[in-house]
Amino acid sequence: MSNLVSVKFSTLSEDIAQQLSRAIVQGHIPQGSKISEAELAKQYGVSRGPLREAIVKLEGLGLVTRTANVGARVIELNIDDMLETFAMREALEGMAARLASEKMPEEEVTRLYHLLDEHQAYLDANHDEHYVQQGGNDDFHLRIIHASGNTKLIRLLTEELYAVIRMYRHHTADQRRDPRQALREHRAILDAIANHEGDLAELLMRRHISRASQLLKQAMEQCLVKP
Amino acid sequence: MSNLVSVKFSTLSEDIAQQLSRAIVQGHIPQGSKISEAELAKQYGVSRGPLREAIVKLEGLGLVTRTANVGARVIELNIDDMLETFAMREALEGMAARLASEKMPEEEVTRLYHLLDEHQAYLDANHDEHYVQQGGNDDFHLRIIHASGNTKLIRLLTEELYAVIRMYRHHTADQRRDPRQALREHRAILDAIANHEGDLAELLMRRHISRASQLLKQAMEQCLVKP
DNA sequence: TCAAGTTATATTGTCGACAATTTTTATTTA
DNA sequence: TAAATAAAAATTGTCGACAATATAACTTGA
Repeated sequence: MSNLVSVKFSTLSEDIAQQLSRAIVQGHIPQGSKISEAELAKQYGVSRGPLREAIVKLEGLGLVTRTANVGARVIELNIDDMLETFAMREALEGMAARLASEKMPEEEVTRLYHLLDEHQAYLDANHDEHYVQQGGNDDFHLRIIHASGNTKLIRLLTEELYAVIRMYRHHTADQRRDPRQALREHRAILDAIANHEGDLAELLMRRHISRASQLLKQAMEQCLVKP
Repeated sequence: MSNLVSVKFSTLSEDIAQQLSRAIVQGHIPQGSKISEAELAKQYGVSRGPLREAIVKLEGLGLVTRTANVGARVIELNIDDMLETFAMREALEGMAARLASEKMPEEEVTRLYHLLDEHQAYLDANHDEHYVQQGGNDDFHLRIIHASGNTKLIRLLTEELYAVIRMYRHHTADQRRDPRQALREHRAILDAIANHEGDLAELLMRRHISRASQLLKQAMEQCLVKP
């Protein structure tokens, strides 16, 4: 069962880490399941060395937990951890919005308004259907994060936090959110950024994420009825 | 040249990672220097396997940068990166202070007031000398971070960010800060937490860190005159 | 003398095998 | 039968050796 296209990285370890990350985020490797080094090594056709390096990286990304002499397990999603992650996201993306208000160039602001217009058109055409996961809702947030210009902040949010955030989304299918409400909030945030109102942009972004967190919490409470 | 006490962890890799981390933060391994796997392996008396794992972990902590087929280098401290790190710290510790306002138990508030009293007494007795690095100024911040109750936030701040923050302090000896001013700010923050004023606690903590950032920036500008 | 190309050296990446530890299975005993 | 103990199997941790790549040293030609 070869896993999708194996985009050749310069080193096996990076390649494996990338593939494993996707497999976990998309649920191909289920939550809480054990990561067997021997098994995965055979499956990916590599030795245990690079595989172990990949696992150590995944541990750094917070996708697996490792205990000495026992091995690695995929993290288990639960509401409390999700709320913790979103609290961090609220703080960090709020800061990103503030910084973006100072640094985002005019052209990018214009492009983002266009992006929101496209979202609007999509909703009008598809009877308020959610946009497709990838590149839709996320895109707006990622663009603002990048506009912050803070490379460490960008790395942490896009490479670490968003991995587990996407994982939550994948595992609670529909987050039952009103897309038009989200779009309105996006527009308000962008307005604040366009006007260089850092305080307001941060406030609005934090509220926006806080609301998303509450909605995701409700969705999880309904979805994950404990067996 | 064996490096301090080698506290035996359950696995060599963890042990080495810990020792390397300390060596880098304390400057025993200088900034920008290359990490030679063979050399370090011989020095610590282990094989290259566990050492590589340790290096991968350090990369995750942001203490070294790795490039494929070339190796790892200790990060180089500069003002821009420091400002980026402190911007993240501002956002995250601000959130920690807010959460602490809701969750910190009464007894811990009392203990923290005692801690500040001790700091005050220390300053009175030692003619405004800075407290010793370890456990002094940091302690207050760490206690608030822990009081947030957000385990992910705690891990990120204490294990990742504070590693490089301590590195900055180590490499710019004296940060030329008025300790009494810092103490006053600490007290104001604690007051807000004691009164469960989350908004205020966050605001004060962010200002406090922002000021520290500015001062450290000035110190670095004087210290690091480019050759 | 300098530049480009070539060889040699050193360093990292990968592999398979062995040691140490944990988990499972089997056995014994109350 | 159940708990405790002991043996066996499986899994992780560690090691040394080889392959692939990058860096250094050297040669050659203009």
